[in-house]
Amino acid sequence: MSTPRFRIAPSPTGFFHVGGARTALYNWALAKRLGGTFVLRIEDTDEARNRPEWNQGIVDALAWIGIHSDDPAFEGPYLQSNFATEHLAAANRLYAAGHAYYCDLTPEQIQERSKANGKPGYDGYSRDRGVAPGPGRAMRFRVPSGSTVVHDAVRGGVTFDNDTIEDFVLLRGNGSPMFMLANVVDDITMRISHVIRAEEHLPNTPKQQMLWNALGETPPVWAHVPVLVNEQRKKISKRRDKVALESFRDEGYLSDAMVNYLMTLGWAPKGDTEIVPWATIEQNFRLEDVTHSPAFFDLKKLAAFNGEYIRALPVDDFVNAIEPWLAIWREAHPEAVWNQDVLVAMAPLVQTRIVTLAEAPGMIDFLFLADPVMDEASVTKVLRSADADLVLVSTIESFAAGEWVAESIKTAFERVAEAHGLKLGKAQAPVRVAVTGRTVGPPLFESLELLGRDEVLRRLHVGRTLTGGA
RNA sequence: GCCCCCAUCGUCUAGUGGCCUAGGACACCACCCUUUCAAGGUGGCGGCACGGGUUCGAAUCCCGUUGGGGGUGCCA
Repeated sequence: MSTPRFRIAPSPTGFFHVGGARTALYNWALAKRLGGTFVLRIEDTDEARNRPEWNQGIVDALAWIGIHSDDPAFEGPYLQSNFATEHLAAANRLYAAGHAYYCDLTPEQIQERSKANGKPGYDGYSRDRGVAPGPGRAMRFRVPSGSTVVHDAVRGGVTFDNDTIEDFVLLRGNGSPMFMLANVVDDITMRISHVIRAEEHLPNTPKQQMLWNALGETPPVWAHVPVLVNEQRKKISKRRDKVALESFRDEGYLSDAMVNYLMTLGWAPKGDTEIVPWATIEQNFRLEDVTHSPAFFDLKKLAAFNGEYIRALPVDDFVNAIEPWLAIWREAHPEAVWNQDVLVAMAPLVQTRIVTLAEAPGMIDFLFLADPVMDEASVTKVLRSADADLVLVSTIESFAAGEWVAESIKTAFERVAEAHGLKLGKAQAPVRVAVTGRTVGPPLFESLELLGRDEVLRRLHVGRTLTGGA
């Protein structure tokens, strides 16, 4: 028995759909575990919608989720447009063998006939009219009578009555091949043994299986995995949902988190935890275990996975991981004075506080800016009061001398809080807002230490001007 | 309309006739911890769509109902 060959067949549309990513991962997991091959075939035959520069985007997107084109198991990318000769040859063989025929009806005429006889679709009008090939004439497949049973690895046997399947188009009037034909011919040409794809293709499968048979080939193992849906339980689509894999990458989702989450949509690892490394997934993923019903693509759960993965990162890795977003921030703030040591010191404190890497700059920007960005709501809430001013005054006094390390600063401030009859949590609010610009953020005293006594004092003075007290 | 698929907490799922008083995770709520916010800990809320069978026994098998979804292109 030869080694199994899997494939994904995306079309270049400018972005990589998360549903496609999950399908790719399913194929990849199996190809790797079974010692098989993963073929990437880009279906670029819809000339109107395809742009060649998008091909690289597909390769990059796959690489991001761990499917690298330099892996020995990876084959391709192939471009469907390069196989036009095969498509035509197969069509002609089908025609010569009597499995296909030409039809000279225009789409409008077909519609009229359909309306007239009350049945939707093409009625097989030209089946036995002996229409010769010619411009404007489409080649249609002669669907045999009987029924077609599709053996699906996740769903079992699915039976289709051939009477419900119309004689579908193989070649357009302009001679170009349709998806149904090209897809099958390419799978045959590439010796694909397993077709694992989204459930939306299930209705196409009997047609494709008939083509495999008519072409004298044994159909592959089919597997149709459930679609991904949104909150309204509709298939997620570019129009209404966030589906571009690239956008998640750019927002600071970790590849490992994304991959892990995607794999749990329609499948679950053994045991009580869903957070598992790829190696475990690769070892255990099986088509027979894939769920049969659509899965909600839950951004909240994805975020939870991402937070989980971010926290699991060694600090050094975390610092490296957020660097791209920090770089973007620095670019946008050329006036900021960057200090890598300060960042490294803060890193563990921000690591437990962000869910996407893109949030990192917003956590620590006050440490590098000449003045913190004052959040109006925070200022109004805690700074605009006489009490706040009193706390600030005492704090300035208290911070004027003494050892400048987080612990000592905290001890000093605790005395200030006590003097005002306030709990630490409440007392620190005005100080936090004056120094960081916000009511929430990383631990205060550590931040103060890093900022330095002089700068803290300066900001506290500035803060007083906002209380109305100074 | 027609064809096909599907049906366990709000969500993702475990469950393959007795181990189910249905397990975990996300979300939500409460409490603890606490320098804000997180993180972490503990606990809680919450489900086998419905109706018939089959069986000593059904979330698990069968039928029906209802409800969802997908497909119905000279798109892919």
